[in-house]
Amino acid sequence: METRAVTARTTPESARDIPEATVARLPVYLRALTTLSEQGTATCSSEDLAAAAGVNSAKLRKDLSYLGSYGTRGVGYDVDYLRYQIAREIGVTQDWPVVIVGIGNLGHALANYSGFRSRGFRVVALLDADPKRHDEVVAGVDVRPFDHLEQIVRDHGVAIGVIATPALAAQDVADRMVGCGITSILNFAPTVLTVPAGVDVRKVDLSIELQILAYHEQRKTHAEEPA
Amino acid sequence: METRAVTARTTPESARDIPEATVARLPVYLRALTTLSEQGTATCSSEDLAAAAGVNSAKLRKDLSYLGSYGTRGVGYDVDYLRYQIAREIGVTQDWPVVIVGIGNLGHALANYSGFRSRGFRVVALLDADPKRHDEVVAGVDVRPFDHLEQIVRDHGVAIGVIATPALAAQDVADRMVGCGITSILNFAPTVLTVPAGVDVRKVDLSIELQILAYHEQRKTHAEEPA
DNA sequence: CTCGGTTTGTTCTCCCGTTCACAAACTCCT
DNA sequence: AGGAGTTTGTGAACGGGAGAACAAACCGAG
Repeated sequence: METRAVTARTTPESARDIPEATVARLPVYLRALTTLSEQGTATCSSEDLAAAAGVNSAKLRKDLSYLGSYGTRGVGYDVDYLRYQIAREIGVTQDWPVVIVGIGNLGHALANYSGFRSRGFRVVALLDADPKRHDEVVAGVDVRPFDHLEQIVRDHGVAIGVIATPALAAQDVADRMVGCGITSILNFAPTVLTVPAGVDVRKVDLSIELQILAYHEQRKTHAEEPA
Repeated sequence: METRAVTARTTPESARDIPEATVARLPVYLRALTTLSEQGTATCSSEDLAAAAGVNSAKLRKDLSYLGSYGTRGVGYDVDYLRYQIAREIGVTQDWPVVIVGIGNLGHALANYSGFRSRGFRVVALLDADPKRHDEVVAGVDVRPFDHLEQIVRDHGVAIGVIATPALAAQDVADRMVGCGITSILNFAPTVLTVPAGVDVRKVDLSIELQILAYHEQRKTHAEEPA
């Protein structure tokens, strides 16, 4: 990460100062715009888009202002134009080759997930350590031995890896991924990964989400009793 | 010690005022403590536990302080004792019946996910609108028609529902869930759900996580060029 | 061309969360 | 028993994000 706060930012159209919270919402806006576009909507106000994305309209406008001035006062936003601008900013206008390691139930689901392909993410390989899986074909891609990782990453220029293995294997897989040049990892294994600086890790934990719901649920039902 | 509960939210006096960010981390601590316990560790310092959970030790101590004073100065925390306290606070010491709607690839993965059962979440029913799936048995539970939702929720006292359907069906499913008394929903469908106040919705979106990684990845490779 | 209505982009303020730093409290060793 | 060394719990500073509010900018009617 660039820690030096360079004040001479003479790049007007590429304001590289987007807060992390905004980055996390841009894909939501992108999806809402796609839905609007498919419904035939040509332009929309920040109020409309905010409603479709499930956020506050002031927050939406501030988020978009980090990208530039893509709206028209008194009118709103051109749906397709804004959609392209957000897609370009996120980077989903280019092609992102992805490898998925661990073809269990979750790996199957990920390999078949259409939401990846439609946003520029192309699954170039499915890897699994278990030889019994190596004759399977999932979502049109055949499962290959985990040892092929280095060659596949080199051949396809893979920068993003997805870990869908059991928890015990995850750190080893991450180490191998980092070792052959992968710099972004999406981790579905329920474990904390240790990676060197410069490598991004995002974690999706299915049971944690349920536990958060359980906490609030417990307080709801408990609130009625006087203890 | 006594947190000044000046801001009287909708929670009565017995419920403590745990920040949302802390609640989201408690399951992580819980898992780290379970791992430590399985490794035979009896006590640990906040530094140890923070390392295992991947957070700052000061943050960890502050988080735990919201629950109470469960550590011993100069010594650390008793692993099993702290683990129980956190589990009780989250609510995973009790049994949570759960229904899963939508038995596609993701629904299969969720039904088979061992991380649910081991934390008190019991899948009491798998529902799907497609009659062709109704003779399947997934993870020891047979798939039933979606119309059975009301009866199942009533019979088992279900409070938590999981939506793993396509985006188009998600809002209808959510409405039906809310209608029969479910007050917590975990949504895997890529759409924004509208629910009445008092119902909690948490969203897990697989492609959004990848897009966030892509954004940062794009900036990494772009940073080398002087533009 | 001008004026009223509309909507964006931005500023300002408040609040939540993170982090630092340190006193309080406990153990162990002599 | 007392002091040295550790570690927790917490007050306080700090940074970032959320939301309200408003000026600037645009369109269309007359």
